[in-house]
Amino acid sequence: MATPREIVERAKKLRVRIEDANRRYYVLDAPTIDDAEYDRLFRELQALEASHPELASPNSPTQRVGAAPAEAFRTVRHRVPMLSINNAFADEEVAAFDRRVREGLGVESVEYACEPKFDGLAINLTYEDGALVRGATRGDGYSGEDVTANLRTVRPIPLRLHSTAPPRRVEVRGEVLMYRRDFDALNARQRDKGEKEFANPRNAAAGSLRQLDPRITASRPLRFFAYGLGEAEDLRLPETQARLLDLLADLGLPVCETREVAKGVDGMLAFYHQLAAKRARLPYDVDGVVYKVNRLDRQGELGFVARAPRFALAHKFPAEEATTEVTAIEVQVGRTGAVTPVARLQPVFVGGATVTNATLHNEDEVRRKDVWRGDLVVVRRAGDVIPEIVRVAKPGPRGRADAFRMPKQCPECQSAVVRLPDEAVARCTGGLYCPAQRKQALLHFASRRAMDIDGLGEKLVDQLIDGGLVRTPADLYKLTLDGLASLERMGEKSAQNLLAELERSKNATLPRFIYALGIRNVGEATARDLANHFGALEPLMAADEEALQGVADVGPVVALSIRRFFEEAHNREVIKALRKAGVHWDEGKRRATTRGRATGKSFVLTGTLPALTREAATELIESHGGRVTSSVSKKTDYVVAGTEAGAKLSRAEALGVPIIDEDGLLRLLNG
DNA sequence: GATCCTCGAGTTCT
DNA sequence: CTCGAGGATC
Repeated sequence: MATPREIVERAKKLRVRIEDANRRYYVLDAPTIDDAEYDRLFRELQALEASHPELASPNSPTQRVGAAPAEAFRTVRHRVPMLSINNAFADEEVAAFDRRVREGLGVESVEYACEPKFDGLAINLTYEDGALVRGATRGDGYSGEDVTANLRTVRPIPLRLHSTAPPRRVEVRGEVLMYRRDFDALNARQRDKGEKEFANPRNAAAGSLRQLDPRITASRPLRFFAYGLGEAEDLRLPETQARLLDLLADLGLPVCETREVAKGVDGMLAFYHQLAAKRARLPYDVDGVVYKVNRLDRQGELGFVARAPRFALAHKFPAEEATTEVTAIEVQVGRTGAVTPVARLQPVFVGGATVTNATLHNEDEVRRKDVWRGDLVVVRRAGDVIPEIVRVAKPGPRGRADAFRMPKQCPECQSAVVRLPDEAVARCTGGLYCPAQRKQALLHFASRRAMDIDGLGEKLVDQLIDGGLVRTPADLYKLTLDGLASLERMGEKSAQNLLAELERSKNATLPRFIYALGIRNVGEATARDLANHFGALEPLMAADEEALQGVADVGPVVALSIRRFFEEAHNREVIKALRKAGVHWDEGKRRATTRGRATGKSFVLTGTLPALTREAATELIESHGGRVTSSVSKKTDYVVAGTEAGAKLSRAEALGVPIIDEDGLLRLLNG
């Protein structure tokens, strides 16, 4: 019979051996014991802990099979924010980065640490006295979700740092991802079980980490690579990024060995092209490379712009392309009657999603790209989102019926389709007689930036219009519980929710209401200008073209659209009916043109701000007299950048537009 | 008349 | 996000 002390010792020894085996497998890539031996040790420890509950510890490797499910994830704040890195696509942008760095440091040449940019999920691991105490997702960069229980099941993540004198506290930044072969095997298992397959390794990793039941996470083959530090209390930092990665590896954290220190632009680009060539042979997905100024003291010297480090750059690979067949070229009718050709595609997996449609914009675009039905085409997701046909890879048989011809009649209402000279788009002339246009008009009316009626989606609008329950936006407010409940897929609960949303939407604002009307050429910005200028609906409706052109950014074309809209008796009736139904807003109060600190300044927002939503930030800026616009130009006074800032940030840098973060904005406005 | 800056509109998938 | 086009500016 073993003494208690011997049992404690044995458990300790087993834990060390098991974690050591993990480390050798995942970190050093040099397994020392086989699977059977590993299993034997593991089961012995499990048995020991089961018969001696006092031995249990959250940092025992046996916990890697997962604890009991949680109700929800807590939100945790990162002690040091997890920054996003500016993106570059072209070689010139890399050269510009190097130039800025050299100028910032006042040196001739700079060394950069180059690493792959993993296509996974960034996480933050907190170790205290060497023990893993917390793991969180990146979230918005300032706070994320506490997924500690799940991360404990990820075997490459050490539960204890491999060090005899671990730092008091350290935050380790890295990426959780799934190897492609593990992903394939997982999907095969999901298929066998009749469960949903994942679109790509990234989604699979994300889905696995967001399981409320850690036992499910434990069954998923997740990997981890460390690449940086957050807070580091009482840890002697090395001099360079490269040495920092060595240090992480010494601490028992897996570090990707595909890395290099390169000199200048040529060195960075060489690494980039090398990795691009190896990309398909890597076991995991990468979406580019990351360059960081190698010397940590120089990193500190360069500092940050709007929470994006000036010392790092992500150089992305070009969007992935795939080849597929055009099965048909159909047309869609939009809100303004625009008849848009759309290519229906043989579903193809590209850039992390299955693509089945791609817009061809207009007739000229179809000619320019010379796309016919039956052609094989190259497809990519522009900006990794919107599918786009790049070019024809191989023409199909191209029979006479395979050419695209703009229909002479609207497919929805048979009205004539007309293309005005000098215009790129062809339009259905059916106006609101056309059901497609009526549906789009209704969707626009209900959209978030207009009347914000949640729950009025495409399917429902189809039913309402096709069933003749609704013809104009005003009819929406006549809907009854019984009328709604008669529709498909609409229970009493959903019907009640929709009615409540409609009721709520009656409390509108003048700019939203004007925008919701869907006047041609009047978008959000113009609606706001009109509301501010006229202060109320009546004078706007009564205004002639000359008066309308007195509004900033309204010229002859927009003025004509507005006058024509309000001249239409039908439109006036709808407006009357809407007001009668109870739709209302504050009138007579032109926005007090406060001569705030931002008067005359134009701002562009990009990325996610820590505290303010986009709407709140816009409102705040406008209340101080500033303007918020959507694209960056030389005339932009400030770009306000948050995390995940995109192309607008790079453009601002290229144009030399001042970049500020949320704090900077608040300081500017409040003086 | 040319050029630049903005805005509007259409679009895809999870 | 991207294209097209309206409006302002020089």
